[in-house]
Amino acid sequence: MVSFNRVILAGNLTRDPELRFTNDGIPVCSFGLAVNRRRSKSEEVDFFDISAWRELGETIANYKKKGDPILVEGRLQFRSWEDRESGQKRSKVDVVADNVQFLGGRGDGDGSNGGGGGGQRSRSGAGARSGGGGRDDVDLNEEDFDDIPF
Amino acid sequence: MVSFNRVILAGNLTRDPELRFTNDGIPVCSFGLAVNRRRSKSEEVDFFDISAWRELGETIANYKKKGDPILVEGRLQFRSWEDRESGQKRSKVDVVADNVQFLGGRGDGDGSNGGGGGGQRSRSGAGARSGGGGRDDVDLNEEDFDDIPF
Amino acid sequence: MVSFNRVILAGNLTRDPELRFTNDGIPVCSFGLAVNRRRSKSEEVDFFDISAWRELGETIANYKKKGDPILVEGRLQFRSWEDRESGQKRSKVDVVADNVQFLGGRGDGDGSNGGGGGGQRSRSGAGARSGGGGRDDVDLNEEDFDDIPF
Amino acid sequence: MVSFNRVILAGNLTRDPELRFTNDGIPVCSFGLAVNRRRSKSEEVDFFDISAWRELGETIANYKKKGDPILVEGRLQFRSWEDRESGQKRSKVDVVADNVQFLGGRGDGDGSNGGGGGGQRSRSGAGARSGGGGRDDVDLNEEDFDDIPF
DNA sequence: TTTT
DNA sequence: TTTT
Repeated sequence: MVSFNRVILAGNLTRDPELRFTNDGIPVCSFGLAVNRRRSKSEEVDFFDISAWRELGETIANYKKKGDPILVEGRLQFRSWEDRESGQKRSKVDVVADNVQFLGGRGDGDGSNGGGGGGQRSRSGAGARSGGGGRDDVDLNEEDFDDIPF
Repeated sequence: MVSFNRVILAGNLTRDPELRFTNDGIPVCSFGLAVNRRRSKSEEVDFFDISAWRELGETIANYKKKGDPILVEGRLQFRSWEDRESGQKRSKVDVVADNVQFLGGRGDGDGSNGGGGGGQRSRSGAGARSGGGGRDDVDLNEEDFDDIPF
Repeated sequence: MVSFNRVILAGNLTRDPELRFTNDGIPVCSFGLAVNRRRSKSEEVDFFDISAWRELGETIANYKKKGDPILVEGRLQFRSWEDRESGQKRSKVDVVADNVQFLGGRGDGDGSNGGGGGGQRSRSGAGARSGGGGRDDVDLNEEDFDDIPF
Repeated sequence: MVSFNRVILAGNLTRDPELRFTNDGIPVCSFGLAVNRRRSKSEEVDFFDISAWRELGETIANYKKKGDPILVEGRLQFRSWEDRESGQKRSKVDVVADNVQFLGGRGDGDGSNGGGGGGQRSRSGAGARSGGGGRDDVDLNEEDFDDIPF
């Protein structure tokens, strides 16, 4: 069975990142990303929902805010559910980040991202480094947490 | 303004590709793509809607059918509208292909993809090669055709 | 500091994969990949050297052979050294795989890849799942093994 | 025949871009790109040679200089030749850009990239737009110009 | 629900 | 050193 799923986006946060935790205490960060189209005529922006887990999510929540430019590498995720009110089937495509690059931004020197400027965190990196007894080395997939509020 | 938007997916067609034409006669092909997750526990497949324009779309419509494996390179597209019945705002994320690779498939030799097997078409390639007077050298963007039925 | 490095290639193995081990027993698999150009006029093929570590490398070595089609996701790696004979500076760009998709191939049913056909292994996945006491959970980077023979 | 070839890199120019022209007057821009490794221990930077053709190349040559951050999307290219002195076979892997994003940089306000900051040019875009009689609508591939000095 |  |  052939399967491959890779997305790379760069744009600006449409809102401050929001950090939540699953029942098991796994951090998950959500934010919106606006990606401007080049050479577009009518609609000019694409809006996406991004989520980032664990250390990667925490780093984004700690350092990024509405308007900041960011590069996101991840995979497309499809989810479907039944609408409570109408009973209709609904679905949604969003992005699960597994690597992120903080882009330089406007050099507004507000201190929160001071000194070096950029920064980068990769989810797999986070996992790879956990040799201790933290929650990171539990063998979990995002799919275990479909009950989280999104 | 930083902006980047690139998606690469490989999976199988969930339905036969459908070829339609805009009012101006531009061909646009639509199909569904199922991408299996690796190492998933609960949900196991992601489903996406793909569209491909002009020559690229025609080639897919001519050679591919439900179940066929394909590699799609393109960009994520966001669209929003107001639901007629409920008046609610709705939105959707799908993929506009600009390059496609026909994957070898199951070697079932049904003739529709016989002889060579593979094949590949790129939308930009199609555009670049058009030196004649066909509709391909009109300077149009997909955005001009938001009125098409999808 | 902005940095991003992502490569995705699909083509055919130019030779049987070769599996070696570092002094510390880390497996590393090397193979050549031929990627045909589309719409080319003169030169028609690009040739690349790929390496894959640990479980991912072992899987490739176990299941793939010269001629097999494969999809490789990884990063570009630059290496430089001084040529022993001429004393000149030399360098090389190759690819370190961190995810691989076995493509269906020619359905020649030779048994070595029988039954299911495809298959997929990701290095990060391999690392993430290792909760035991194997060598996989040592915190190592490929950079530690620059002394390996390549 | 399965074939796919996509590279996405972000880093900084290692030298001012150099603009040359083929005998037929096609502009080609060359520059070096330094991409820092994350989490590396020994070697810390990967260096690549990039080339960009036509309008895309001209834009880079006009707006970018040594040190500037840039995002490059393109394809890997393999070239081989015989070394004149030693008679040995040599080869090289570099990147042909077909899309570029100017990253914000350090906001050093030197005027050459003033006002807006960013900018983006795509080679396929350039080709697609050429409806006139310029050299852009000649049907040429980079492969025609292997004689250029690189 | 939308960023520069 | 080169694959289909």
